[in-house]
Amino acid sequence: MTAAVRMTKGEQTREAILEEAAELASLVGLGGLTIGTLAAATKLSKSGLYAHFASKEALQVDVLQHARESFTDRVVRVAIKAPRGEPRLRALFEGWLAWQSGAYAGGCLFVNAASEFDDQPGPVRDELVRAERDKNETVTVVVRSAVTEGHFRPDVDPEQLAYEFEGMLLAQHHARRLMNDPRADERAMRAFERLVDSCRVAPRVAG
Amino acid sequence: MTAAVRMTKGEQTREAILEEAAELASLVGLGGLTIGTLAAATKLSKSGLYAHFASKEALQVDVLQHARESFTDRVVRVAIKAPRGEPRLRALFEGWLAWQSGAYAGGCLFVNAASEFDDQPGPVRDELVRAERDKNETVTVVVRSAVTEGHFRPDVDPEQLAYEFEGMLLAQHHARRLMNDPRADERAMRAFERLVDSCRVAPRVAG
DNA sequence: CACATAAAAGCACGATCGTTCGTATGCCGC
DNA sequence: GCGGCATACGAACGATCGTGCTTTTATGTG
Repeated sequence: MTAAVRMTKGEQTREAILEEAAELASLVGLGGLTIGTLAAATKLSKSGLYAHFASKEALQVDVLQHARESFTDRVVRVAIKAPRGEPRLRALFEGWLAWQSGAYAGGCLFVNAASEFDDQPGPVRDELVRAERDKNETVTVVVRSAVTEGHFRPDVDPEQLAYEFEGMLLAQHHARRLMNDPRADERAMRAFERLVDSCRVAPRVAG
Repeated sequence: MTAAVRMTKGEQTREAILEEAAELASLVGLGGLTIGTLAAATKLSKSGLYAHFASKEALQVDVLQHARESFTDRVVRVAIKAPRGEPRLRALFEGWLAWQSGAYAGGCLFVNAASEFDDQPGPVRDELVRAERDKNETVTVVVRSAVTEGHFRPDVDPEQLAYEFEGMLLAQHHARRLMNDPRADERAMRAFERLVDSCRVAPRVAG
């Protein structure tokens, strides 16, 4: 709902291009994205499409930013409505899982792009790192609030938890997309429950 | 040490090509691999190199098989020397971490290829699925033996554990390669210890 | 050493890549 | 409705893509 009500024609098509580009990139990767196929998918001429961007690299960065806004709108802004602490962390996890499965046909754009560009320095990689750092920061903050709310033990390491949180998301993406595991979501939820359980106050015998 | 002692010249160069191709593919992805750059890297002509393979797709499959053998030699065959059960699982995890960090300059080839080809049906994807299923099977078997050895509780779900095992490896790869997190390995080990700990016999108060 | 065969190179092909430029078409305020 | 400007198109560029040929160069055996 952050979309401007009034949009010039160019902005409209630009937005449509980015949406289609994100969809396509989720399938063939950000690097596998080509102007030609994207032009065909949007029913534009190569040059007509290209005029909206400074270069292919700039297009790739714009696609990432577009997807990032979409993620913030559809996952973070929704999860934040849940009560602080553990419920919010759970909402974030579930929303995230749903987004990875449903937002784009080819799975999470960031997961795909991450392994593609982790060895290719440049603005694309930089934007990717920025986005990931931002997402990681969000998780860390929510975990921290779960500690201050008294849901989690005070000795819980928020950054370590955010790390494992990311791992569970990656595992679900992997199991679902490559292995076609129908129980990927169920497995992810069980992993999440186990993780949360081990963070709750006094769940174990004192050492 | 499974390498044949006697190798014809063609087999030697073929092997050298595959080794270089794996290295290159870990950097730019299996899809980003091109005959031209690979020929330059191996100091061969495009056609001279190409003669060793039926097609680019066949080359990609061969690269995956080559990397898979390397993985089996350097990780599985080493871990299997550790005592059955938990020690072997630990050896597998540590060896796997080391392999992901050190085997190829661009990180684990399979991780990179997985997200690239999970939406592109064909022999490459098939080989990838085969390799992943094989690795997953290995972990499952080791976990199961940890149960029968009495290290883990009998109600531990080996497949669920293998799933989370994979997640921790993916998280380490992500943290190390994209985020340049110097504590990636430490984090991975902590996650592993927590996971193993939650599987040991009677670690918790009875419900 | 000569000869058969294996291995690598040279060259060329059609296609597609990212990118540029000049031109035509659409939209919108006057 | 006309003029001006934003938007899209067509054609073309040099480069590189994967992939075939034919020819040259190494290799190893008798």
